[in-house]
Amino acid sequence: MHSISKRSEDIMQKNLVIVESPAKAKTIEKFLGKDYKVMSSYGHIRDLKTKEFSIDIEHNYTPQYVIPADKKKLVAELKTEAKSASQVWLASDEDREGEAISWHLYEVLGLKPQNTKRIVFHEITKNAILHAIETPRDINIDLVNAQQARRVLDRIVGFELSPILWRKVKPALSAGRVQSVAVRLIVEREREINDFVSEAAFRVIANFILPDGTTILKAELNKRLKDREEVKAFLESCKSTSFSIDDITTKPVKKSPAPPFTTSTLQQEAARKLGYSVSQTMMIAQRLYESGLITYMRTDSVNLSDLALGTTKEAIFDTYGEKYYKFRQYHTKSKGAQEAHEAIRPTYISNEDISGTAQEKKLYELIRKRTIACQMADAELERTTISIGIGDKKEKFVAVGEVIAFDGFLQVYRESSDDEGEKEQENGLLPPVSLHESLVLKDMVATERFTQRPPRYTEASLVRRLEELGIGRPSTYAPTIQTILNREYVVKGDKEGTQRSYCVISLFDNKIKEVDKVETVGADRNKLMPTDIGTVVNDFLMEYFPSVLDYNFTASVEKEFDAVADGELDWTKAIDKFYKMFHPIVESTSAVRTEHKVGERELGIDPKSGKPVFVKIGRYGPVVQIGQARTDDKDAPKPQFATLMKGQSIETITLEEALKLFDLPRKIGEYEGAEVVAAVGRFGPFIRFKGKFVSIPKNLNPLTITMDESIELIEAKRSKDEQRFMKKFDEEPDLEILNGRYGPYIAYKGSNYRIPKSVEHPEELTLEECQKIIAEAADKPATTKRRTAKKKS
DNA sequence: CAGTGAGCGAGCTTCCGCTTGACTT
Repeated sequence: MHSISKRSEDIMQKNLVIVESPAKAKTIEKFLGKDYKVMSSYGHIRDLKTKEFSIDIEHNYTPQYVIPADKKKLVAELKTEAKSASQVWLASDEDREGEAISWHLYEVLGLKPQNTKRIVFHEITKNAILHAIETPRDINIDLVNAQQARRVLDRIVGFELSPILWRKVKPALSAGRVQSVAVRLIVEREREINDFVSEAAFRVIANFILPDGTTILKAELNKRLKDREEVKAFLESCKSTSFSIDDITTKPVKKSPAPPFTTSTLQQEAARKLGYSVSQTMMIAQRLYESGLITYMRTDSVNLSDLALGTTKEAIFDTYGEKYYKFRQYHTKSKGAQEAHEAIRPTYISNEDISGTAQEKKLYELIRKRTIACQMADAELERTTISIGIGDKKEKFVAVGEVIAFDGFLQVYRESSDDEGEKEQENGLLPPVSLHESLVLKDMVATERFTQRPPRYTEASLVRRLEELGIGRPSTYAPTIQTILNREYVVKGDKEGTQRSYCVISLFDNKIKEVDKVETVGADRNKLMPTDIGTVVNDFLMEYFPSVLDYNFTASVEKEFDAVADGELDWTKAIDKFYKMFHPIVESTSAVRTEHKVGERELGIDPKSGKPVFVKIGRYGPVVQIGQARTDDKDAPKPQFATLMKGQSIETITLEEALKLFDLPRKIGEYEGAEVVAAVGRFGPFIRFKGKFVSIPKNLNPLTITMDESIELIEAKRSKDEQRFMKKFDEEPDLEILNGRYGPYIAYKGSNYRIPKSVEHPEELTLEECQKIIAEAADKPATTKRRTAKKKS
């Protein structure tokens, strides 16, 4: 009996379904039952070679596809399963990438038209999948070709531009349709900030006493005053004038909830509300997805499935009542109709609490609240504006108050905004007043305020901008940021503010007082700022390849690809048109023999040697150079170099600052009979003493550090090093127990071994116990050695 | 890991979008 059912299973299992993601495969397999085996392709299974151009320009841009090494095993497995299946269902996503994945599978697995079907579904429910199986179609080669065009164009741009940068700027740099625009945004924003001139004006706020003698009404003048004279004249005139309520208006205001999350809005809100980086958010979301708690996290769709709409409605009815519910359908704005997925939402909205890390819980809660709120009623507010007349002057004081009449979705979720700086005034409830009532002035304060410079980008606000421009995809936002950071085009960091004085003029007790105060402005935390390399590369690309750096470049090639996808245009023709424009510029740019390097700037003449001083991007970053290298005189001395320090820029450094750098390495003095020298190296400023290196912290400068400060650093490093050694064995000098960044470990012959958590007192381990740990670790592949070796190569 | 760098030389670096591991000195 058992063997019969087993055999019937083998025979019945004749359907192979291939999807993109393994988590999806698991879910679908449950719906389809035993007749279907569901496997995952893990994204693309074939691509252009990674190290070669792989496009045959001469033969109509034929791409040369290969199966990457890490996909060989998977492809072999898929092939075996496909062979034994009588029907193969290609169920990758319904967008161009998904269609291309199906096509590659078809080609690579050697599938036959008669037993291959292409299906798509928009939500992972049993009904949707069964419906998909009933309505299969063929692979849409037009969509595939649109993807190939996109792939080939990106390869051409990336692999033709990058080598130019290696020659003209610095090795191992890169350029591309997406990353280069991301850098451009950041470089241009920094220039706007540098060029920004703030304008000052006085904001006047008054406190009035109502006729009851106690209640205070705070109001702001409806106009800003331009200078001290005007303020003083105004305050003076207020000494002997009357104030009365001129007008009271109340009007209803409605607020609507934000649409459900897409990748980019989730990244923005998680950054604002939870402080997560873009990649952190994606990693946490990935875990939630794999645990079956949320829908797919890489999406640009705001669509919700009928099932989700229904269960969300139920949840709102149950928890908040019917009047808090409002049916809303959101539509994805971006054309391209690549709605392969849903918005990001909980798989089961009734699931309020989840198990997981604190981070996972917080992100889940955020997603759940946003999903619920998006199906809730508008909030209804009442905005009251009280206008206060000043004698017979034209100006008025205005007080604005807001009262929530019905909270609606606000009960659950309120979207944050990026606006920093002056906090939005909390418009609370205003005291009751009546028209024409006269008021007594308590005090009046005019504060000098300045217009704000544009804000630097955060990771999340950069993603938002890229999405607005239609550049990049949900799956690439986080990696793109990583790339421009890795290339050192931009850094994520803090900027100290500058001190600015401002003036406060007040009227109190019929006396006018003027006070000057100081505030810190322009300080920034965790913002994206361009480096010299980023700026130089951007300026170079903007000069020679403005079309590729154009904010509309992606949008305009995307239009061509749309025509390909609609079957109206041959994809190779679209590429040919681009290539014939682009490649000649590549050729001519490569041929240009620039006398000096890109971005080089002459600062002046070195008074000591009489030689010219330059700043430029060297092989390892920004440097100052004294003297020309290329001279006819073979015996001429070589130029001298010095690395720029952190915070210095080749755009702004002065001749004096540049020459100062040649004071390094600098002998500070002697300590314990040995020289103490300060210098700057690959890893920043350091002190050298007795052959050892001690890093100089940020608050000190190698040019100015004193002997006392140096000794302090040396001693601090000494005691830290001593703590590092926990135990040594006389009989085995190669073996040491050390205390490292990640806790205690055993160092033995160049390799490190983790001490099991079960060991409570590592310093009490015996030599035998240590050797046992090493022997056990040796059974597993030695990771440490391999890692360091890899890094070096 | 640490004062690199103007050039005979060998070979390397690089794109964007799909998707998860296997790493955790």
